[in-house]
Amino acid sequence: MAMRKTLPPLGDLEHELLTLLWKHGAMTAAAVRNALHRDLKDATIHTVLRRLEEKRYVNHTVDKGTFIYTAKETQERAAAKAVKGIVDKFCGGSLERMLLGLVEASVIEPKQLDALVSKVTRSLKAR
Amino acid sequence: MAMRKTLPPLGDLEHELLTLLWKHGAMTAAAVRNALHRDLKDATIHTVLRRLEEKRYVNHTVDKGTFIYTAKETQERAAAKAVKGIVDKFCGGSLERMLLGLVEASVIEPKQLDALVSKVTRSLKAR
DNA sequence: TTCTATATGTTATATATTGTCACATGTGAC
DNA sequence: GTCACATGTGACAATATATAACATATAGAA
Repeated sequence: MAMRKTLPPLGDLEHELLTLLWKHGAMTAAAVRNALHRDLKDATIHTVLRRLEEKRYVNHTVDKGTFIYTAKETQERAAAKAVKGIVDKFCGGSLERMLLGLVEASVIEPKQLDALVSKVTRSLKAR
Repeated sequence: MAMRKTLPPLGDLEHELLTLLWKHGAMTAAAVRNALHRDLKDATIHTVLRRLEEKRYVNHTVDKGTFIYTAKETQERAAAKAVKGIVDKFCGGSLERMLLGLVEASVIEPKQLDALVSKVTRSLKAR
């Protein structure tokens, strides 16, 4: 089964609301509005949530006429898909080249990378 | 010394021209036009190259009044910066979570990831 | 059932980005 | 100076995004 095609990019506000959903789990539109510092109109919240749903980042269920929104994927998986998009676009699909780039661009030290991967594989084995 | 802020996103045409520069190395605008299958006007090429320069993906030098464009960074480093942007945005800056996501989303198998990193660190040691 | 508070749907506006180019301007070689 | 070619600028349409006014649906109260 092939992986779904790359998720569309997000605007800043879209990303902000999605992050809230990741942090709090399922939320109503009202809860989203309250969780924001900024004072946005309900209509704005709804439009953005609807777009997030169109872009397939978010699902909703209905409870007594009120929508409850949920992020469809974990933040990590969404990140992974975004990274995959970059790797395909910039590195001809080669993860190796991307990792090399991470070290070359000093995003991470080789030693740290090594340690990180050990940790990741260990935590995966412990499933 | 802090890393420069994230590079701005690229449109499709912008990405196409930049990829040419990565593939061929330094090129004039005319060379870029010739390397394209599509038939774009000179003005289009120039506008896009200028925007790539504004976005700091590209540099130019002048030779007898003719601009010679060069990608400022390797493809791998540009990819790394883009990935870093994603990690900051989606994973709170944690590369670990991103790697975990790559495995969870089946972008790569744990075993492969391990092998990849060995390879990368080895090829880095051989500098 | 009717009313009302609240929720969602639709449509609109302003702004930014991108692809595209016509046209103006600069300049090296002769 | 003129020709051939290179670059600079401004414009336009298409799309994406943030934002919200206005319209409609509906769960419960009365």
